[in-house]
Amino acid sequence: MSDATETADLREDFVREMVRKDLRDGTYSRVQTRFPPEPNGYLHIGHAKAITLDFDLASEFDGTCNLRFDDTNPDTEDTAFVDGIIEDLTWLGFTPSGDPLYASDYFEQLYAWAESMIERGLAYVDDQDAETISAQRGGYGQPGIESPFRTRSSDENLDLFRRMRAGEFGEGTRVLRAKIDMQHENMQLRDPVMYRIRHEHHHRTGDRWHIYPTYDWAHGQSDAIEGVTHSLCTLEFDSHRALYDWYLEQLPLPHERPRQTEFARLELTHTVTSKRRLAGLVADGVVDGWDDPRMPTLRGLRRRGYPAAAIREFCSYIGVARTNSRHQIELLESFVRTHLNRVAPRRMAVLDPIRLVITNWPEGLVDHVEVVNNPEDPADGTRMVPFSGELFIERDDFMLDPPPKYFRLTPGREVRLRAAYFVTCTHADTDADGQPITVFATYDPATRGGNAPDGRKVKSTMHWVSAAHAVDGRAMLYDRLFSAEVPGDRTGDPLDDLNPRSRQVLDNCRFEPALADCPHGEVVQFERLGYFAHDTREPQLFHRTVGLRDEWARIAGRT
RNA sequence: UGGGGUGUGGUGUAAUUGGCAACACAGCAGAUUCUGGUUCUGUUAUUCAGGGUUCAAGUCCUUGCACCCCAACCA
Repeated sequence: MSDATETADLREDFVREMVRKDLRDGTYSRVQTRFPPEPNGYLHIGHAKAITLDFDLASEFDGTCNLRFDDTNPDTEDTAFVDGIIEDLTWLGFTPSGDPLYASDYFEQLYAWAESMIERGLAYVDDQDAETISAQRGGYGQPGIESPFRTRSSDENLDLFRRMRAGEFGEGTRVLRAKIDMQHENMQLRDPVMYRIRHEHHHRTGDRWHIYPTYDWAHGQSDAIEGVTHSLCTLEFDSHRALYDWYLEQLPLPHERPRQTEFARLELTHTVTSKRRLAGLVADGVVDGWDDPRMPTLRGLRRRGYPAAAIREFCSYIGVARTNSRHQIELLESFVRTHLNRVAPRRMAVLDPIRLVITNWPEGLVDHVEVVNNPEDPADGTRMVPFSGELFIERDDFMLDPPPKYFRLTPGREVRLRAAYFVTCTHADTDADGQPITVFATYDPATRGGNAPDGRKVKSTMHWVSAAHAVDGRAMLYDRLFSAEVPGDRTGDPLDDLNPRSRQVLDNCRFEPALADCPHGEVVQFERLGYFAHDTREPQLFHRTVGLRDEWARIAGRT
């Protein structure tokens, strides 16, 4: 479509370059990727980057991408998360090749391979506890110590391992370890644990198993079983790659050996993207839930009104590299604005109302003015909006004593009420503190529709609603959940950087009548205010997705 | 402390692989506008540091520095 899209398609990141080379030199004859979430939480914006990479890469090379739940740890996993992840992935707009797959479906194969490792003297049962094993692993630059159980016979190992499976031993009493090299400079290769004992209920295999494979023992093999060629993961797994390869080299694989490639995870300013931290925010009641509009989860962003397409465009735009970096949340927001500007219908809503009385308006008259739905999309047509002598306007659209460059309503000044009439402010009633309560103005009947026949101009056009026809409702204005660009940068704890005003609730909003028919979940633009998403449940509750660029706020902020 | 990874405007990402450092966001200035929105135009600002090879270095060599990851029976 546009030049930008074409350049984006031509852009070569290091992953695509690698895949192209693999195909050219015959290392692989096809491309298969996978997205492998652990079902212990919901998907967030960081996952969206990985998802976009995995799925786009596959489709660009006519390959496939499957969804695999990495459910090797029964402690924290749950089917609710499985369903939620599928739902979020679907919403984002990606369809896995085939049904969802589960690492737990490979437990039997993994077990058989483990026995074969034992038989070949490549794995042993260690009776030591976690602390001891950790201490013996040594440190960076420090030698490791071999476990006294490292030299057990295959027969004894096999017997013990089978009894571990049968559930004869308590949690933490024994593990199965790979016998590699306790002096290896890469800590991951100092006899890593392959199996641990857990008498925990697993969300899919129930109580059948008492031992569970670790990530390292399960992941590469799962890739291999499924026929994955390019296994993409984030940078922190870099040092695991040697182990990934080592395990695969020891086993008879049904397909060509997959290869792991790491890329930098997505970090955003003012945002945390760690399932642990997000789960903490939910558990501590800092937010209302995983779908709180302030959450960077896919369901939070959806409820907030972020279009899936904008998230996808953002993810492919930022590309993939190996540099640890933190993108400004403003960039994401600009994608959201650009998208919404094209598609969001415009509506008039007064969030903080003040009464405007037109003193020369004919008693009891109700006019209906025609308003354009979206100036960016003429096909969206127009609508009729009722206008009368008693209106609501935005409180900060009027000032008794305005600063320089204030273009809005003030005594003596004429402004345009959008698509209706020019009005000139005469005066205002104030309370004991001098705060305006009601604003009075006169209108010019000749300006109906919003233009003066004599060609005179006004500096400002304002939105309004007719008091008698307005629909009451609420709006929630969101600001960053964390005020610091890097939450936790100062103290180590992101909670120290929580923004106490991340949500502002406005209970006294007045909406134009058309908003009564707004479908739940739909995003509209409240003219001059921003984009707002109609809540999925509560009628007439609108969440501010993102504000408009606001030059007046910048000007006012400087003084 | 050993190993691995990464350094390009304020931020992030590119640079035909040794050939004029560009794109977006943010900023600033102006124009247009029935949204202080949109759109348009202009503009500010960049190769971590030192040394070397070369007609030519962001790219190659070398020395240093900074940051990130790894010593879970998490993923």
